[in-house]
Amino acid sequence: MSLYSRIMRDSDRGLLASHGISVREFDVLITLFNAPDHCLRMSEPAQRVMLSPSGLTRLVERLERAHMVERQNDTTDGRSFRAVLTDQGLQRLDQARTTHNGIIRGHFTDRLSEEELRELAAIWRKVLLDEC
Amino acid sequence: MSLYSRIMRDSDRGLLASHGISVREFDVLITLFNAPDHCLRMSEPAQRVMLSPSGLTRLVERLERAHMVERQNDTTDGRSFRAVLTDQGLQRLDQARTTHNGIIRGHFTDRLSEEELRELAAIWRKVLLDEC
DNA sequence: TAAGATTGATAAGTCAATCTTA
DNA sequence: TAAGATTGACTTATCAATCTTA
Repeated sequence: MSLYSRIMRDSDRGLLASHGISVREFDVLITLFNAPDHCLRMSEPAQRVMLSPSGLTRLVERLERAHMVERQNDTTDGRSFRAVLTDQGLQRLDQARTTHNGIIRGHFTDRLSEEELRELAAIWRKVLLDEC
Repeated sequence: MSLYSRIMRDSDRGLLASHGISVREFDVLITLFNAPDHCLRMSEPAQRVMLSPSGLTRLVERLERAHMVERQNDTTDGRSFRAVLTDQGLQRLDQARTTHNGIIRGHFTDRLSEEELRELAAIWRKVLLDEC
């Protein structure tokens, strides 16, 4: 708990200081980036990011005000919306990724051997995939 | 980030549902439990728990209202207070630990081999200790 | 009626400013 | 003056209730 709290806090502070993006906003942007067409239904990233539906609504509102995301109607379901990463959002994300990669490198990559990194990756994958 | 978020969310919900304690409150209680005499200066657990000074003040206020912690004057420094785990706090913590252990077991212990658990422990220890 | 998403009320955290003692 | 701790203003999350469409 200490280790992960520290990494999340450092990521949050680093991203806020350099790019004005919280680590949760970063996580949603990354999730959009990895989605087909950089686009997801509102309810989908909530699962991955561990945010309640209302929490996601408000986070996307902020990203929309900051012109990083747009909300579009879902043509196949009138109840639903899609969040789409804008060009500006993509640029901000690219910059933020550099900062975030540096922080992760400082905590893990620089401190562990290649062997340990492989072990850690395998363990994370196993725990994560088992649960999905 | 996904894995960590999920474990913290599950711990938080599990502890709140069964014991009315958030995972951060649990973390502070554990920190007090591990301290000599179950007692720490206000500023000390903030470091470990990744909480701002004001955040810790408010969290300890809640624990005090719930009779799990008491605030005592520090005899050696008039500016400072000590948070002490009460008997009731110790009991609640003991119960909560059972719940928390179950959650951690569900995520890690049950899913990984003994070999993997040893590797993970070694990696965590290495990353944590390097940073202190 | 149920599902996707949002809104209002509330909880809990942060930063900046403040109070008290060293 | 600095350090330990707290308070006020604000941000961001949650839950429960609500609105709209399936």
